[in-house]
Amino acid sequence: MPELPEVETVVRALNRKLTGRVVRGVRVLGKTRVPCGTGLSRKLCGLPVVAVRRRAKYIVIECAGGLGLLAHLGMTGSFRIEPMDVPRRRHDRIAVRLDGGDELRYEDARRFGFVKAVVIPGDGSELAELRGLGIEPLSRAFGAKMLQARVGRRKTPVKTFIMDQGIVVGVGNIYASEALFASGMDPRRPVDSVTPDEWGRLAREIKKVLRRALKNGGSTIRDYRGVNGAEGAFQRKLKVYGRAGEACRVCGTAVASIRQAGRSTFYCPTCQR
DNA sequence: ATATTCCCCTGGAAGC
DNA sequence: TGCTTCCAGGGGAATA
Repeated sequence: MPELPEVETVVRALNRKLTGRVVRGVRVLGKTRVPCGTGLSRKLCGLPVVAVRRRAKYIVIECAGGLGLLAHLGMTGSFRIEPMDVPRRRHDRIAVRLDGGDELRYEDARRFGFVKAVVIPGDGSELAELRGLGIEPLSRAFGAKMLQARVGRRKTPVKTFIMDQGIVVGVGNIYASEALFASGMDPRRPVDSVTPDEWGRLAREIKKVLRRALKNGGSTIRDYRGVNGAEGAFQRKLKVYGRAGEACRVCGTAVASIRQAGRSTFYCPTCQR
């Protein structure tokens, strides 16, 4: 899916465009993996959006009164805000009518994502749906110490480990490969062989690549779109992801592609050890 | 407990 | 051209 930089880009745009707007109705247009919850979504009528925020790769649209919408973009999800008279698209799944005649439209061809009405706990605690998620990689607390502490008895390859949303959130297939390349670390390395120094470098490079991608509006490889169709620009700066067989930008060795836990991993066999 | 595989679904690209 | 096969950035459940 869209990973942290892409989701954060969407969240910032939604926060800018939706805060203060009043929800006039939620319409379910097509089936989604997670049901929208029509009973609860009806209660959103008349409530203004207070803020839009991100946790991991989830989007929380908070309305007044402790209600809101929880969304995940899955692989192909995207949002548009359009006047009602602009025709909807084939794969629009949810439409949120807004004051002023606009509609927030959630489009998702592959239906791996969802938009769901939720109750937001008043005591500041996490949504039930978001419990068990790992640490935010751009937070101060993310670093070598906590990564190493989470290794336990695991021997899993380091690439799989940093994509585990229970350990650290927001790192998906693209940025896992990119961060490992920047760290000079072989993605197949078992986590119990990684030294404290190496964890430190990896944590720094994860932060760095996510920040740079965010600054560039994320990566549009295939399906990702920002709000109202904007494309990211970071795909042009990727060092290894999607470059199998092409020359490493540092040493010229052909970029290798392997499969780990059912997903493709890209790395430079010379630069990464 | 840990690690991999499968599966949800659709569309686009590549292969024949 | 047209049909088939493969592949895709997520995540959760099922399986060894």
